[in-house]
Parts: sequence; structure tokens; C-alpha cells
Amino acid sequence: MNIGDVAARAGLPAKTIRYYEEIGLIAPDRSSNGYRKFSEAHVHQLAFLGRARSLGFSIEDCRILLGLWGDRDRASADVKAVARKHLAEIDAKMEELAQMRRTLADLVDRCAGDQRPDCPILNDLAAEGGPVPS
Amino acid sequence: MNIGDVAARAGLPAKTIRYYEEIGLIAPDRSSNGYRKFSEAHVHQLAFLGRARSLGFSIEDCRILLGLWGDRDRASADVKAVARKHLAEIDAKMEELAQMRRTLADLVDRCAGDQRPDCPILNDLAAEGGPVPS
DNA sequence: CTTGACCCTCCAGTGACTGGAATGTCTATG
DNA sequence: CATAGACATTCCAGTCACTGGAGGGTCAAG
Repeated sequence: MNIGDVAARAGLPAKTIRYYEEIGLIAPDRSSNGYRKFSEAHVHQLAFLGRARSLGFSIEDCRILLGLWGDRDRASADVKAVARKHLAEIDAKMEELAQMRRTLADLVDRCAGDQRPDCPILNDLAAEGGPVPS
Repeated sequence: MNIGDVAARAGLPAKTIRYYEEIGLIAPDRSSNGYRKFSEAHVHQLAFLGRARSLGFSIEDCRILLGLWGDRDRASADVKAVARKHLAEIDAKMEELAQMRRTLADLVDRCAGDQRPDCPILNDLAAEGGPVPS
């Protein structure tokens, strides 16, 4: 199977698949003409990667998960540990965003948004204490 | 004022301040010895940038906000538009993260996390339909 | 034999810094 | 006056995970 077919079936751009080979995530064979040759197993691996990436796992986490997936003797605890770490990162990011959102929404609410120059958003950004909600 | 003092007062790393100069966000003078020379106004601008960045505004948004801040004839509507656009981006990111979080939390919940290899996390990542919560 | 769809490699760019090397300048002390 | 150490400078490379594009080779159909 050539890269185009694999890309269609795995739902990933060909560019991305080439990149994944470059960083050693997958290792397709080569035809005599230099084209990458993919097996069904490769398609499954790439689809796996696509799903893991869509859940926000980093490439390095994906590498680990792919290794665990291919390891018959894995412990589910190892998989769970990776997932939990990622979950914690997501929670941290959400908390950070929520904090920004609160502050920003407050500023937006307080701004008249008319033709006059007076603006609480700029005022708060300019203020010593910054726009950190007390 | 040298870059070290400005960095301490604005709460930004010197490296970042040099970077901001490189991309044209600020324009400090130079002493005869080649050192950057900053004024009080520069300190305020940098602190402004630090606060805007901490709210997640992109560098380009910061550039716009800085311009509006320095424009006596601005309309607060223009400021509000920038902030609202950013608020919408934050909301989109939060929604995306929340979606990931739901799926991932479900997977983690369903995984025993013991020494056995059976693992719903890997199973779902490997599945045709992917780990998209129905 | 040509056309067009595919494939290849290599290079550069994204955003917003950050680290480090190699070098120059200033200030305080012996 | 020499020197040590704290500061400053520039430039290059790396981060993360791709993405775009140039320039060229390969293949199947008509």
C-alpha cells in the first residue's frame, strides 16, 4: 500500500506519516522505486496514533502507548499511569484557561465598547497590579 | 536603565525583552557601548505586554493592544473586539479540552490499572471507531 | 508519448520563547 | 593597574508537531 492509501485509511495527512517515520514512530518498508510500502499493521498503528493524538497525548506519550499496545506482557497499570498523567495536564491547562477566561470576561463586561477612548481593558492591563482578579 | 533592571521591574526575562525588540514590539535606545537603554515608558510597556501575554493574548494581539493603548483617539470598541475574539478562542480551546477530558476520564475509569495486560484504554485507541465518546 | 496523479527528498516556517557559546563592558577590589 | 565577576552583546540551535513548497522521479491510462 502506498502512502496515499494509508493516509486515506488512517485519516492522517501523508506529510504527517512521513514525519512519523522520520521520528521513528513507524517503520514502513520500501519498494524498489523508493516508495514507502505499508502493511495493514501500519494502517492500524497510524490510526491508533491519530486517535491518541486527538486525545492530546504528546508524541512521546504516543510512542510509549504504541509500545505498550504492542507488548503482550504489559500491565494495564502502565497504560493507566500515562493516561492519568495526561489527564492531570489537561486539568492544569483547563484551570489556567478558566482563570484567563474569568479575568477576560470581566474586562470585556466592563468595557463600554463604543467610540470613546476610555477602556477598562487597557486600564487594567496598564495598571500596576495587572488584570489579576482579586 | 539596562536590560537587567528592566527585566526585574517588568517581571520578564531579559531574553524575552530582547526578543520583543527583535520582533518590533518595543524600541529601546542604545548607549554608546551598545547596551540597550530603557526609559520608564519602556518599563510600563513591557509590564503591559507581560500582563496581556499572561491573559493569553497572542503577540500580534499584544501588538495591536499596545498600539491602541498608545493611541489617545482609540475607540474602546476596537479594544473590546480584540478581547472578545480572544475570549472566543479561549472558549473554543476549553471546549476542546473538556471533550478530551471527558473521553480520557472515562477510559481511565474503566481501566483496572493492575498487572494484567487487558486495558480498555488501549482497546479503545485501537478500535475502529476510536475513543470518541458516543 | 504525453498527461496527470502520485511519490520522493530537502528546506523553511510556524509561536514564543529558551539555552548556550563566544565575546565585550563595567565596577569593585587587591 | 590588573583582575575577577557581574553584567551586556550577538548569533545559532532547539523546542513541538507538524505544514507548505520547490524541484524532481515514477506510474498507469489514453
